[in-house]
Amino acid sequence: MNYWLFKSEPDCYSIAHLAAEKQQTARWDGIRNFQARNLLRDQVAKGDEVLFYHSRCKAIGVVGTMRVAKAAYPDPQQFNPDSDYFDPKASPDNPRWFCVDVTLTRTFNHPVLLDTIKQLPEFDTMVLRKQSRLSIQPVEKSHFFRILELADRPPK
DNA sequence: GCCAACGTTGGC
DNA sequence: GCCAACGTTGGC
Repeated sequence: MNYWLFKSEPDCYSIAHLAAEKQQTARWDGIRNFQARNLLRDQVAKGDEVLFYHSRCKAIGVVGTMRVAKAAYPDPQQFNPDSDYFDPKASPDNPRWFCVDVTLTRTFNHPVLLDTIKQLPEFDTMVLRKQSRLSIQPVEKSHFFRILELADRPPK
């Protein structure tokens, strides 16, 4: 069982969008970065736990949790010429991009803000702190549970 | 909306 | 295979 952090711009797709989906389950697609793609395709497994992170917005931070409902399969949008995520170099025989399905497991009452994560030394080694642009990133188990703790008992 | 940091592309 | 030019991301 592995732990991850998935990023999304809430203007594009927020945790509220996921909450509104049937069965609170949706396809996490549109990943077009090779490093993120490789993690998604090769390491993200069904049952893994995921932090939902809002980037490029007012309250940047972790806003809830999800569980991987289905492991990687080719992202259908790469084959759709009308999609923003269309990739002319991809074909069904030779897909370039992958997606997974996720189910919402929790929406935090108190999001754990990037601000907080930056202040606490135990998070110094988080990928988020070093390689903030990676949109699919591994999270240490201890960090995952520390985030949950902070969501329940926010620092005054 | 700006801009620094990072990623990708393509000519050589 | 290098690297300049270009494109994208994301915190501010």
